[in-house]
Amino acid sequence: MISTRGRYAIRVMIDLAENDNGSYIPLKDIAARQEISKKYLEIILKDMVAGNLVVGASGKGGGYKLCRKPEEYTVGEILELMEGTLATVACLEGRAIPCPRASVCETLPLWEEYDKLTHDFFYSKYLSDLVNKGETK
Amino acid sequence: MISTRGRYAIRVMIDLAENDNGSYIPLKDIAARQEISKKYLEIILKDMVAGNLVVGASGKGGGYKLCRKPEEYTVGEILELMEGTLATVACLEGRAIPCPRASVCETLPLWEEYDKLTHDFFYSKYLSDLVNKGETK
DNA sequence: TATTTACCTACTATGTCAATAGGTAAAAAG
DNA sequence: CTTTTTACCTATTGACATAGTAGGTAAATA
Repeated sequence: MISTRGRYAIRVMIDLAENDNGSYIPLKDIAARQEISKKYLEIILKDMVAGNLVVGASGKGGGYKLCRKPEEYTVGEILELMEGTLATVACLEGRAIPCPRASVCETLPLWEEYDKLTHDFFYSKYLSDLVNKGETK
Repeated sequence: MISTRGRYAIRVMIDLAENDNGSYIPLKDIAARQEISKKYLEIILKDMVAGNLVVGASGKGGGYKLCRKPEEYTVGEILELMEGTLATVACLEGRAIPCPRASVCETLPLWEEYDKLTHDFFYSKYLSDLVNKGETK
């Protein structure tokens, strides 16, 4: 199940794309528009800066902005960064200790197929596909 | 992320299908073959009985058996029963309080699309598709 | 120098996951 | 009718993740 970290991150990215005017957008404004706790978004944006999804600037006139064009972000990379993994089962989370039953597991092919479906789905969606999609009521 | 409850349940179902000889199969045997804690599987099997996936019989000669043919179970219904929901985001988990932002949410269509993909995938897979798929090494 | 902003560390309440522990009831075999 | 085998039941636990909150520091502009 995709958590708030991933979901909020995508909403922030859309918000930054739609309100882009060349300068930085303060977190306060994003939090107000998105109706999300500013303090919580702070943590999320910190990780987004660290993951090179956005750039932040301190001080008056500071805030955040995208560092690429919306069509240059895939939803998959945003989710993968924020959720830590896009894997749908623990067996497929690239880990140090692989499952010893993998070679005899009759369910593994099922999870691999679903995992590929998930990966392909999110990596074929771009941030630009999501902007101005709401408000149609 | 699909938890052990759902994954183990499917493995149990496959095990019951492959070792079906008309009589009941004791949990002890399933646990041994699947290398899963018997005590933990007990909880899972209890829920599977309650959800009418299998039937249980107490006493000597007792155990569990399928109550339908393998081609009459979808993976989706097994997972949905065991995981509680197949929803991929909290927003789509059929709840009492719907999200007040749903009508303006620009990410909702994305989650709906992924949710449908997931639902269709798992409901198009049958238990019979999974039996005797391992051991190919 | 004051204000605005990001950035940083720490804490916390709640819940879920994956079990474990120890018992009771039921059914068949002896 | 007693023993054995099995499912079934209630309760508890440790570890971890989620979704935040609280309060401070550093940076940049006016």
